[in-house]
Amino acid sequence: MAGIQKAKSEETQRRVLEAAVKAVEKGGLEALQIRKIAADAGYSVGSVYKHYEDQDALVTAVDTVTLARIKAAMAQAVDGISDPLAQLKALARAYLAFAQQHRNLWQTLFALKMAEGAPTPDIHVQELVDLLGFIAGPLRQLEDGLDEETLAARTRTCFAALHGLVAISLEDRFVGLTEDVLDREMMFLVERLAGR
Amino acid sequence: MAGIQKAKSEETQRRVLEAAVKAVEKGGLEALQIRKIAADAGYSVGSVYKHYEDQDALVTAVDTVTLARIKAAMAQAVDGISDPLAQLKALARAYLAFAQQHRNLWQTLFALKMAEGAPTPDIHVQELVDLLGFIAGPLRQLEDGLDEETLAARTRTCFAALHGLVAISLEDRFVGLTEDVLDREMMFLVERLAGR
DNA sequence: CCTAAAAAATGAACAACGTTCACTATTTGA
DNA sequence: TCAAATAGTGAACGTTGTTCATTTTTTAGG
Repeated sequence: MAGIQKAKSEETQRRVLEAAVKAVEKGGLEALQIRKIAADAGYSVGSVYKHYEDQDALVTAVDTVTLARIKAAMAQAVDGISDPLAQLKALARAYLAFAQQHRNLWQTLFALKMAEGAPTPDIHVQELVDLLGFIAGPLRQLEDGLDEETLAARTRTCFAALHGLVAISLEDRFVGLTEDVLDREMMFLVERLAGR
Repeated sequence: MAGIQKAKSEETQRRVLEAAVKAVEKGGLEALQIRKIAADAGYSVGSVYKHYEDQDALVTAVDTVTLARIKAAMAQAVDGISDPLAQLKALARAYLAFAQQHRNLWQTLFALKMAEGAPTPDIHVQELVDLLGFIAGPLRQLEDGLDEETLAARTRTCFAALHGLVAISLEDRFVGLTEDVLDREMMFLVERLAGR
């Protein structure tokens, strides 16, 4: 046998990340404590630092998992739908549903706790580009004649508007809306943005 | 003399809050450290706890200041403007400008670090209602025939969409837009939401 | 198989943080 | 003048993230 070290290393990294994701899912960003995660994963604190430089690196890893899950949810949402407006509506509903069902993961992703000078990891940038791609597709069909640069900005605007609606909906500070009313407002937003 | 205690108490509370606001302005939420604030204000740590129950209470107090400043900026933005669409555009520009110029205060306000079960302070709720009022006014003129309940939901939707645009704009993760393009996108959003 | 180097894993120790509380200093009202 | 009430202090505690000397396990060559 000659791969035990690699196997051990990978398993440790995987189990630590698993414990971190579960911790965030259950208790939010505050629950991502090195000691607790090390214990849950079955290792000592030192082992965690062998695979993740610091706490922020672990948060980033959890965020990567979250982004992948959102991407999967988006892909599933548009699957089998051809009408562009219907695609946008499905994407909006899927985004809201993910945020509601994985509230802690979603909030941690947008918690912005990263150190000021820390650059966004390439994998995150790529995932975000992919996410925007889901929106850019139907938007290109709806608003033809738009140059690519404007389309990119418009795509970002649409995502941002939807993101804001979801973010405010998850806050307790604002008056809560019925699920029906929220869905109606979200559809209104999508239709207006789509120019319909 | 018979009011020294009250004066001292008020001055301490005021100076601690001042130090807290300045700390957040300079270094964000992470900079709101009790020891540092106590030292900056010229008191001991114990005195801080005489006026603010814990760190969260201080954050809440800072957020209250932030909300008041946003409210003032909004009021100034619509001052002298009668056209409803122009009012909405001015409000949007003012909201973005505030977030850009007081980035740390704004991000702290929406950091959502509050304890799960902690209720939103009444003063915050009132300020948020006032903020939404700025939007509800012109919206009522633009979309007449809307019942009050729908108008309230619509107002929240418009604010949320704008809020999302501003939030995404302040993130480094997303591709940055030129100030020109960003303003164009924001105006596009407002016009579409206003039904124009 | 044996053994020395490399890698994985440990957990005590450190620094920094929020928070508490016994204590001192000041102010109040009579 | 003095005792109660209030303002203010800072050492001490528990809990964090992080480091690193040490031990345990794995690898590869003779």
